[in-house]
Amino acid sequence: MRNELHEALMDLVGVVNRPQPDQYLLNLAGVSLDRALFPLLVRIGLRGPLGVVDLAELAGRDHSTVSRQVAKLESLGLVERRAGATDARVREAVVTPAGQAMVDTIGQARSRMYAAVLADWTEEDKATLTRLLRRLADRAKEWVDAGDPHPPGNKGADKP
Amino acid sequence: MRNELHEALMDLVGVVNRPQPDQYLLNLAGVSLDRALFPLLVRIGLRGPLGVVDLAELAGRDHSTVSRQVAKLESLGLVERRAGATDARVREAVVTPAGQAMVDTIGQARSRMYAAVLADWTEEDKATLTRLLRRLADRAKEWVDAGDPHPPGNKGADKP
DNA sequence: GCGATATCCGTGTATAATGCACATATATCG
DNA sequence: CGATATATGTGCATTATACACGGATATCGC
Repeated sequence: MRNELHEALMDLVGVVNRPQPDQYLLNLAGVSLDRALFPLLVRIGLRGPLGVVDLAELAGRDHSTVSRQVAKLESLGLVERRAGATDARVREAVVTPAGQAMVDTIGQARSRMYAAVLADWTEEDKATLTRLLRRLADRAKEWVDAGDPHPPGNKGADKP
Repeated sequence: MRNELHEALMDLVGVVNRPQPDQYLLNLAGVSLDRALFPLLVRIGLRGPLGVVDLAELAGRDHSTVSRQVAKLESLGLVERRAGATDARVREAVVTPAGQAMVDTIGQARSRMYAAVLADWTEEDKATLTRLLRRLADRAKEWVDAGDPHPPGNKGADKP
């Protein structure tokens, strides 16, 4: 039943979206960081240099929102801005050493969290879940991107 | 590598959290509903009568926020409030026929969306993903609940 | 090379969402 | 009955978010 897949996914998203996991990781890592800035810092650290628009795309927020939040991260000394190598329009964001250290610390805390949650899983199940989840994420992203090709003047759907 | 699981999960959550899927479903279902109200209505329709606190727990929001949003849903005629059967403090929210119709319509639209995304999957892979995702969601929820025991009442276990 | 168009970014502005503190009503326990 | 806990709702301030606009740069067609 496809409904079961959806319900499981919604339950999981619901848990992941709660403030507790983030807060727990931040506490465990011993750092203090605004919860809204948290996913942006991690993504910048993980996906290398990123422009505001790309980052907004990954985070699912408006670029203006991301622009302000990246500015906050910069003022905290966690990321730096620099001109793009091939495109002077983009101001790439990269993590500073301090930011990288925080990303690493959070990553270690996260590993412990995953280890606790998946303690009684077989290696095979973990590998299978990883594979299928990766595929689902890719397919879902393709689907969303296909449904929202870049129509310059028309961004959302028309709904009379 | 556990990091791959985390990355896949974050990518998937990122896509699911975008406005496009919700908006697509609403358009496909031909209904207009505030994006913030959408998950609440669906959960009320799915999980039967729910009080504000329980609903807030499921949605991961403050109870005051949920209280206001449920009031909106009520003013739209999509849910009704009624006294709890065994506890007069709770004012359970249940979907009205109109609300149920909307939930059903959205459910059908969602089925079509999943069918499109999973078009080239084998039945076995879909079943496996459903099973593992369900298990992960349950484990993650247990973990979160354990980490946030109700301090006075002491419902869950202690999780330092 | 040059203009037209598109993209990237940041800011001004308004709106919505959210959380906290507090108040009220009900339940539960001793 | 009194004391404590829980469910709900509201006043209030803060924050997040989106939309609209302008400036800077890139790219394309000629």
